[in-house]
Amino acid sequence: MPELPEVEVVRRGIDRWATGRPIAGVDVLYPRSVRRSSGGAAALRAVLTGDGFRCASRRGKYLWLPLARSEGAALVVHLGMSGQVLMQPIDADDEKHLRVRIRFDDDQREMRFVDQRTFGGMYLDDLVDGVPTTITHIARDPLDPNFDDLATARAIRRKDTEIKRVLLDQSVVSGIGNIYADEALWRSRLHGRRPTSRLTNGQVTQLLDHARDVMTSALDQGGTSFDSLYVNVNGESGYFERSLDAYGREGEPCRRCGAPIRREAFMNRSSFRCPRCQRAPRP
DNA sequence: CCTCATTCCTGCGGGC
DNA sequence: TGCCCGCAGGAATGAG
Repeated sequence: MPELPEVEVVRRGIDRWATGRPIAGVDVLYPRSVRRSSGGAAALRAVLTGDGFRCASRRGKYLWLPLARSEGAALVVHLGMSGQVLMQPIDADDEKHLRVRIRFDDDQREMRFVDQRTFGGMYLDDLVDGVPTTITHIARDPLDPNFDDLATARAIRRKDTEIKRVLLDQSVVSGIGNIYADEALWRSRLHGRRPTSRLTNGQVTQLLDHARDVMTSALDQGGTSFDSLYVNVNGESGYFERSLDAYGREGEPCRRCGAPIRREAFMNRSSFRCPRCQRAPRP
């Protein structure tokens, strides 16, 4: 699943292959994928055609491509559960789940938005202070140079809920999904159901540090397997097979203490934790 | 204001 | 062999 590291890999790929190229046209093959764009496919096509992208930005799991000629406007891209942005040769067969195609004036690769489960999408938005209006409620992510560890830790402790819920709340700290939340909690030896209000600032800042570390490692590995020809956001990179300590390891030994990793239902999804290193809070 | 369950969507794999 | 069902989950939405 695309979380922050996967989205950042995509951002870099787009930056390298799509920035500065005049747009020849846009084909929306599946309107649902542009449902958040006002005016729909027609308006999207009208605005993008003849324009071009400036350097791509990212906050958490969102990325956006400011337009070169439409001052203050940007194309926002969210990958959802299964979205990919591919830079493909123009004569390559269409992918089964190709949703949007952006063609350029040259005959180099075109940009394709591919999304099986259609939770993702792309849409036009206005920038306010460089940030799309629809994502102003999204907090900075731990890889943002302006991310404030202490302020975020305090915001987390003010919440009246469990720690894993807050890690997944993009308005408090962004970029973390189910996988990296479990990884950060494992590294911190914290159970996801621990009440935030009973954690110390030290525990929470350390947890944020671990979230940053695990996402940085994932990004490094995603970066090495990422080869220049296309941007891939499939969570099944080498990173996922080798380096996860908790997520998806049900029944396998904890790499710290050997106890079998346990899987539990949480928030309509699965959580993975070590039953010995990450003790459940008293009820 | 705050928290939390529900909803969207489709391919895959297990069970029968 | 094939059908059904549960599961995967990011985030908008509305209920309470």
